[in-house]
Amino acid sequence: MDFTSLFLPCARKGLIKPLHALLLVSGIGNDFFCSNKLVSMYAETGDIQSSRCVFNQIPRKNTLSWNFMISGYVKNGYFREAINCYNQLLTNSGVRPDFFTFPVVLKSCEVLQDGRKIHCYVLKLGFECDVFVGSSLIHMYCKFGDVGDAFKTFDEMPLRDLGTWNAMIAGFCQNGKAAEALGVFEEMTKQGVRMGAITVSSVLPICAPLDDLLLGRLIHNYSVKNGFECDVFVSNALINMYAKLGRAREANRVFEYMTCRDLVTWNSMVAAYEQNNDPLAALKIFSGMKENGQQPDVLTLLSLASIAAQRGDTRSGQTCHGFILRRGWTTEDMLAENALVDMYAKLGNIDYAENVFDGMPVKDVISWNTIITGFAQNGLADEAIEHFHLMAKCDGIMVDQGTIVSILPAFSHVGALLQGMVIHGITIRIGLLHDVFVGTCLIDMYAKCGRLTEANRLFSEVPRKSPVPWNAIISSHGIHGNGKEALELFKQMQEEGVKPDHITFVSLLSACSHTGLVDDGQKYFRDMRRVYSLQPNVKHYACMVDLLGRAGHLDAAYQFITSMPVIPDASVWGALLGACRIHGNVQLGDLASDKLFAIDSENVGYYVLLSNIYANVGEWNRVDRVRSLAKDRGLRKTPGWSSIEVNNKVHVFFMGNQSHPQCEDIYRKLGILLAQMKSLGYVPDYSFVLQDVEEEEKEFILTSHSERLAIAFGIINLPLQTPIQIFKNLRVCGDCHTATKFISLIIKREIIVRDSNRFHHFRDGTCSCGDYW
DNA sequence: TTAGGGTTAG
Repeated sequence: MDFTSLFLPCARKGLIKPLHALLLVSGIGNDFFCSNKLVSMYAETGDIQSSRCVFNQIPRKNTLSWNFMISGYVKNGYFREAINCYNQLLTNSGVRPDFFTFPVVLKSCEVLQDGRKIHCYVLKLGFECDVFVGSSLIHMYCKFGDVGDAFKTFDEMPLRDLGTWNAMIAGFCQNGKAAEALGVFEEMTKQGVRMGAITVSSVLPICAPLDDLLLGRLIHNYSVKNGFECDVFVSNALINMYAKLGRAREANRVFEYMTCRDLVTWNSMVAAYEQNNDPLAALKIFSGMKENGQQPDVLTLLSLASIAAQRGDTRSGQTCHGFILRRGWTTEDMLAENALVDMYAKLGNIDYAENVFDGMPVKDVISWNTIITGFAQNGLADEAIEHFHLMAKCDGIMVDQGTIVSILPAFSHVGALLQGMVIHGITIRIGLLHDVFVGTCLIDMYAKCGRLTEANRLFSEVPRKSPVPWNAIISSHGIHGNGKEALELFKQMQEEGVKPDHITFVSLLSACSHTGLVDDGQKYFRDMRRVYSLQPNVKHYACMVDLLGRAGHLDAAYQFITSMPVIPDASVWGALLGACRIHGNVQLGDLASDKLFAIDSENVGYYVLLSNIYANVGEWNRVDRVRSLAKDRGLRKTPGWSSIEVNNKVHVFFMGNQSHPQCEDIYRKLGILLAQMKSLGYVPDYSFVLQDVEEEEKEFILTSHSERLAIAFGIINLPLQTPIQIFKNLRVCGDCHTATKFISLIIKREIIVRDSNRFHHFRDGTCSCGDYW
C-alpha cells in the first residue's frame, strides 16, 4: 500500500500518531522517506517532542532530515534549538547543509553574531548567489538593524527575484530609512519588476515618514487594479498609511470595504481614530471589534489607554490598567507598562505613573523617556531632571532622541543653561544635531535660557522644511520682545514655502501681544482663516484677548470674548483677568474671575490676580475675602522665587529670604543700591505691595523681593563683565522692573530677567520691553 | 517530500 498520500489528510485531522503506529506495524515506519516525513509532520502539528524523537531514531540522517528538524524547531519558535541542531549538522553529521538549510536557519538567529557566522559558512560553500539564501541574509541583517551589510549583500546578488526586492525595501523601512527604501523601490520599478501584494505592503509604510500621500494613493490605486485589496496585509497597510498621514476618513473607507478583517485590521482602525484625535470614533470601532468576537491584544489596550488619556477619563484608564494586569501583559514586556506610565502622566496622575514606573522590574529607554516627559509636562522639572540623572547611571540604557526631547524642556523650564549645553554636546556626539525635533528643543532651550543669538545660530543649521523649527524661533523672538523679528521670520517662512500651522499662529500672535503690535496681530488673526484656511481654536482666541487686553483695550477684549464662536475656556478669561491686573480694572476683573472660578476653582493663580487687583486700589476687605475664599478651598499661594546660576550651581531665593549664607552681604548691597537709586530719582511704587502695612515696611518688602535678592547675589558673586541672568517663576513685579532699570545703570552691567511670561533685557537704565509687557 | 520576503507602538 502507498502511504505517501495519507500524510497530508492525517496531518490535517491530527491523526499523525495513529498513522505513525500504522506505519510501524506495517514495517515501514523506519523507512527513510517515512521518517523524514514524520519529523516534518509532527513539527507541523506542533508536536515537537515526537518530531525530535523520530529524528533521533533515524540512523543515517541525510540533509533533508536535518532541514526538516531545523525547520520544525523554527516553526514552533524554538530558535535556540534550531541553531544547536544546525551546529550539530555542521560538526558531526557527516552531511553538509544545502540551499534549503540556510533560509530556515537564518530565521532562527537571535543575535547578529550567529547570523554573521552563518554568512561566513554560506560564502565558504559559495551559496551566496542563491536568491533564497541571499534574500534571507538581507532579512537577517535588517532584523538586527545592520542595513549596511544587508544592502551590501543585496547589491552583490547576481540575480534577484521579487522576494529579494521586498526584503530590502521592508528592511530599510523597518529601520526608519524611508528614503533608502524608496530608492530601492524606484530602482525595482525602473528594472521592470512589477509589485506583488507583498511589495505593496512593504512599500506602504514608507509613505507616512516621507509624508508622501500621493505615493500612497498611487499604490492604493495599483492595488485595486491588481486585486490586492482582498489581501488583508495590503488593506491593513493601507489603513495604517492613511491614518499616519492624518486621513482617518480614507482609512475608514478601506476598512469598510474589507470583507475579511483580522486583529491587526481592528487594532489599526482603533489606532487610526485614536491618533487622529477622534477618541469617540475609536471607541465605536472598539465596540464593533467586540461584537465581531475579536479578542483585544496588548496593542488594542495601548490605544485604549491613550484614548482614556485624551478624554481625561481616569476611570477608564484604571479599567485598562486592570485589564492589562489580569491578562498578565505587564510581565511580558515593557510595552504595556510604558503605555500606562504615559497614560497616567497625561491624566495628571503623576503619582500613579511613578508607581507603575517604580514597579517595573526591567526598564528600557522608552520607560525612562516616558517618566521624564511625564514629570516635565506636569510642571515637575526638578523631578524630571532627577530621573534623567538616575537614568544616566543605569547600565545599558543609552540616551536617544526621545530622551533629549524629553529632558530639554525641563532644563528650559528652570533656566539650566549649563546642563542644557551638556545635552547639546551629547547631541553632537550621537549625531542628532540635524534631527528636527532635537534641533527645535535646543532652539527653545537656548532662547528660554537667554541665549537668543545661539538660538538663531542653531535655527540656521537645522532642516527647516517643516513648520516646527519656525514655530520655535518665532516664539523665541516673541518671549524676548522682538515682535518685529518674529513677523519678519513669519514672512521668510512663507518665502521658503513652509506652510504655517496652528502653533505658528499661537507663537506669532503671542509675539505681537508681547510687543504691543495690536494691528499686526489682528491682521494675522483674520488671515488665519482667509489666507491659510486654518480654523482658529480657543488658544488663538486667548492670544487675541491677551493682545487687546495688554494694550489696554479692555472693553474691546471683552467684546471679542462675547462674540467668539467657541466657548471661552480658562485661558481666555485668564488673559482678560491678567489684563485687568495690569490696567487696574476692578469691574471687568470681577466679571472675569467669576467666570474663572466657575470653570476652574482650583487654580490659585486667579485668586492671587484678583486679590492683587483689589490691593492695588486699596480695597483691603475684598482682598481678605478673596484670600479666605482660596484658603477655604484648600489652595495655597504659589510662593514667588527667583534663581540664578553661579558656578554651575542654581541658587534659589524666596521673598524675604534670610537663610542664605551670604544673606548679610546681600541686604547690605541692596541697602547701598537703594540709596544710589533714590539719588537718581527712583521712587518706590507701593501699589505693588499687597499687604496693608506702614510705608517703611512697604519699602522693606519691595527691597526683599526675590528677584532683587537674586540680582544682588549675582552682583556680589559674578565676575564684573558677565551679564546677570535671573529667572523668576511668576511675573516680575512692576516696582522691581523699575528698580532693575536703575540698578543696570548704576552697576553698568546687563541684567536679564526671565519671568513666567517673557524676557527683560536691562541695560543702561532701560528695558528691552520698553515698559510694555 | 524542504526554503526566503509583508500589515499595528512608544
